[in-house]
Amino acid sequence: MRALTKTISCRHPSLHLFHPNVESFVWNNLIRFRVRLKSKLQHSPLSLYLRMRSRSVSPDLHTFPFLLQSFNAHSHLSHGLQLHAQIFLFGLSDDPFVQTSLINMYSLCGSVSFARQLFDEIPQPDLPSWNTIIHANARVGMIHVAREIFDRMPQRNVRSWSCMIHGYVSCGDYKAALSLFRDLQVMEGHRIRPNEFTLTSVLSACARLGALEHGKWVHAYIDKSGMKVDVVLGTALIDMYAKCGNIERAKCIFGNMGPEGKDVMAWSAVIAAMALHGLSKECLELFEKMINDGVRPNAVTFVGVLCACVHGGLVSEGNQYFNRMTEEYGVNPLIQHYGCMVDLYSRAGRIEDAWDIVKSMPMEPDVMIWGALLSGARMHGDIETCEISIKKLIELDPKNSGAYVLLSNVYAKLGKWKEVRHLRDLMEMRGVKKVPGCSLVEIDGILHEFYAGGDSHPETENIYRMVDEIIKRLEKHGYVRNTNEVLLDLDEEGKEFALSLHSEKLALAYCFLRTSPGTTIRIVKNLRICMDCHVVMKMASREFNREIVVRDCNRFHYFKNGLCSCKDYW
DNA sequence: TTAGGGTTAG
Repeated sequence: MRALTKTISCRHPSLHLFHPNVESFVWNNLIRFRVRLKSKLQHSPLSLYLRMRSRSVSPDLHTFPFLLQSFNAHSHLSHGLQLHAQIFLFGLSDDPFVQTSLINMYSLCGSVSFARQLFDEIPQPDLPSWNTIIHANARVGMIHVAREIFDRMPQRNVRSWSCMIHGYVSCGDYKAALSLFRDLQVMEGHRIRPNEFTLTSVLSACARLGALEHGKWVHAYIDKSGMKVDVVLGTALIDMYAKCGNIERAKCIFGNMGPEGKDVMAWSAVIAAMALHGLSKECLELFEKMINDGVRPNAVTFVGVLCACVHGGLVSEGNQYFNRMTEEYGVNPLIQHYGCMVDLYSRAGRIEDAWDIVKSMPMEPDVMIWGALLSGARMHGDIETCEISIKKLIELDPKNSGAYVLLSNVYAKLGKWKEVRHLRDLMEMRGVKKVPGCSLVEIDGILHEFYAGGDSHPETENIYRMVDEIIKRLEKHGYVRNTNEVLLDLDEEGKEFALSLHSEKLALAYCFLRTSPGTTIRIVKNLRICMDCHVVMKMASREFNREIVVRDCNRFHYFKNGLCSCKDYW
């Protein structure tokens, strides 16, 4: 290296003045290419830096922004700290590029406090530093801190907005993400245009909320602005349409992506979409097509595939895919895959096989595993398995409301109201809060939320009147309330009343009040739809001649002409 | 030379 630079400087005397920079330039680029390469086979970026130092080449302003990119895991923190000391030593700590790289390094190494300390010490941080510290807080769930920083930024660019919107999405506050997107358009519409990064996060929020109208608007915006739909944006569109109930559109987007543009995530998204919609056979066909196209499946792909088998009741196929996953594709089963298998067997009544899966797992079964086993055991009347699962559930997480609800379900089904009451007291004593049932509908671009038994909606009175009307009309056609799943210790009349307050019934009533005849009704529910609401949706679809689409926490239900796409298997 | 986006059991 030294010989090379000497030769250069001899042949080009003008370069002689820059002699030290030529050497560091070469080393910087070696480090940069090594960071980009991400290969473990050659010298690490850090070892290249050490070699650079051992040859007495001084690092410059360009060295650390490259080098620091390679420190991106918690285990790298101590090396990162040592490099920070080097930065001081060489007097480079006032450079904005170096500062941003350091903030980012601390954030990726898991130390938000160091990142914040450093940021606070910068007299006038530049935009990348502001954006990096927002991202650092958002990625660890400190979304309020991120927002506080965002609000006091002297100026923002499209990355600042995208970063904050993405922060809301990643912490699960999807409504705040959409609200901030609206602010972007109102406050900065004339100056800042959302780009593919912004819209990917917005689509993700729409998907989670089931906000089809919002999602369609974003899609139209993408088309209108001539934005290129790359594989990431395409995958977000597939996911949005699928989670908002329009599987045909999701398939269409996927079909238009072109074979070279489909990576494993795009394939996994469309496979998960099929599973969510109960299109099990089509899902498995897609998986085979993916293999034929030469795309290697990953763990997420197999979650989708196994999920399709669960929803379709395809026990032997599920078993085959579970085996192929490891044997053919070298994917080690994660707890999610075991969860699918337990669910697959227990739903089908093969409780012994489900137990075999639980016993064979290399990791400790979690709440989901016991929940799936309990759910199947309950369905098929295996009381002993129910009891074991329940004990495990409470033992694992005494504050998990889901466990108590499942336990209440069992006791309620057995008519053990005393135990249900005891459980309720226990929940109160331990400060366990039951997740309230919540349904969401979108009418004319506005999201309406309904909580079980709630009265927060301005049209509550009309809604409850409409629920009564629906029930009365269905009763004329033989509808009888199914009170088996009501968890409260009430008399029959009380239980019937509790059922009529379920959030999806309130949402349905509101849609009948506020949408035109013939319009498809779309409801997104946070919990699993209960047996009674499922019957009501089926009958209402026929009686009122409406297609009703309900996304519950498991899958989609398409109610049409008195039937459901899940064939009552959910 | 510094900052950003997509798929995942119930």
